Amino acid sequence: MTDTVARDTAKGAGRTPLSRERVMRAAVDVADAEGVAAVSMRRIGQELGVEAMSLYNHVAGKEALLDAMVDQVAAEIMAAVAPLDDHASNGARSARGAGGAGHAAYDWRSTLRARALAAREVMLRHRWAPGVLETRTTMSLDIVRYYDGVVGILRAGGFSNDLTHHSLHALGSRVIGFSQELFDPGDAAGSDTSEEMLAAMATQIPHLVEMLGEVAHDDPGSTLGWCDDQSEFEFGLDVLLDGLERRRASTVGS
Amino acid sequence: MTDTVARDTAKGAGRTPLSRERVMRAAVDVADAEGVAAVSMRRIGQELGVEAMSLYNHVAGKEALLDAMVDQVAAEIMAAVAPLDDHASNGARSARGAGGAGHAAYDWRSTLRARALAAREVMLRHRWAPGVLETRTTMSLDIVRYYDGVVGILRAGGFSNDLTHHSLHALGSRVIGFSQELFDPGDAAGSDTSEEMLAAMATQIPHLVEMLGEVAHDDPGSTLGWCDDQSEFEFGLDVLLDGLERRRASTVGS
DNA sequence: ACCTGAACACCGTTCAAGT
DNA sequence: ACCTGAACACCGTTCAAGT
Repeated sequence: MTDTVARDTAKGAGRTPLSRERVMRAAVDVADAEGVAAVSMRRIGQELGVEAMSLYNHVAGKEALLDAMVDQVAAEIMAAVAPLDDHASNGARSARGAGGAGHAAYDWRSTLRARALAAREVMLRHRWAPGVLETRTTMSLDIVRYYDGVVGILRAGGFSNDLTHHSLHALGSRVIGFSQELFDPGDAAGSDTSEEMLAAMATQIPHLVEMLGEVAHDDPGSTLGWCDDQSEFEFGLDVLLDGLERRRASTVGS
Repeated sequence: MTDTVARDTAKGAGRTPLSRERVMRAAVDVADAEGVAAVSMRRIGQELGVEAMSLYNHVAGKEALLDAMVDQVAAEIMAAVAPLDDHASNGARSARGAGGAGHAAYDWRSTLRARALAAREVMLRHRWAPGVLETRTTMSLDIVRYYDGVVGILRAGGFSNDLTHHSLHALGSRVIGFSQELFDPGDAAGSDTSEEMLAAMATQIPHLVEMLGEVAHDDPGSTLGWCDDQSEFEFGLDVLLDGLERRRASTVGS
């Protein structure tokens, strides 16, 4: 499909010029469609009708390209959360300015929850992003700004800086829309949830088998891969938010 | 140091024979010392005084080798937690056998907490393990058995199977000793936490700068990289355990 | 200023050949 | 049965050469 553009090689007549922007966008598209493993310099070059070596005129190398891809996702997240709480950061200042102990009738939980869910929607469009994010040695400015907003929300909600700090660690990646799905019980059971298979595993993993059996029984329509990632994400987020609210409430005035 | 062993090439006289066990152990050692990136078939072969292709007689390929490495870590975790709660899984059965609604005076929180911290100690010896774990398509049996034990502890503590299921998702990787450290505020600030630098960043990330400033001020000895990973891990774990206990308590008898 | 071709030093893996 | 050497199809990256 890029043939018509790539036909004219060096003249630059009808050809869209290469740019950092175009390189990054092609890489994101490939990663979205086929995973990060498919992102190689040669492949991205091919996608743009150009030799791999040409990319080096616009990005310093593979690592810089991955950095740019993360920046793109971070920008999308910032754009998604911007309309949700543009008053929150100001709220933090006025609440503290009012005299220290005051925690306004500001619904930090709902604000933070909405922010996390909005970020999650962006992450779901770029499932490679969490994995790549972890490998970055230097953090995207927009990611830092995202967390700055989280701090602003917590502070506006009456959290001390110390409790805010602990809260960032406790929430971890959940506050930016994903959690490491190390364990999906569906995978544990394999795709075979037949009675015989469950019985065979019962000696090795009796508690899991019983749990799976009961949950599957209560919701028969979803015996296979029945974990609703979205609602499980929300459950975990709410458990954390509840626990943090209790700690915040027990520190007011101290 | 392997020279003396590797000198005799084909006779097998004084030479330790290659085995799946030795291959795996060499790979784990290299990963512990230099990271997973250093684990290549050629490198592991070299480590064992053998050509890379010889490894294929004992492991199916690179992916199978990574599987074996994860299995090793999982086995270490199982060994570490085995002495902590060998009565717990039985406890689950008797509590349920007693008549359904009964939740014994069984300290599930302390049991689960100790389990997570013991697993964490193993993970800290193999910092590459979490990352590799995520890339596995099929889960190690010992990992599944670990989670089976977690289910046993929760059931013994009075959790319904449904709440147990949600709890697994909520705890995520924390219950097996690590949490995705996406965000370390120390990294955000960079290694330069000088007054001038903080001032320059204050416009971009005002809330973070203020938080960092205050936390650093309260604990001046640790201005740089002052996040205590261990206690932050424990804080997050406790927030979750508290929230889950509240939910468990509110469902007894229902 | 931007793009290219050839080359270098790496990968994982296959396969026929050795012993 | 186990190990090897050469080869294949990939990587990221450098560099001199083209226009």
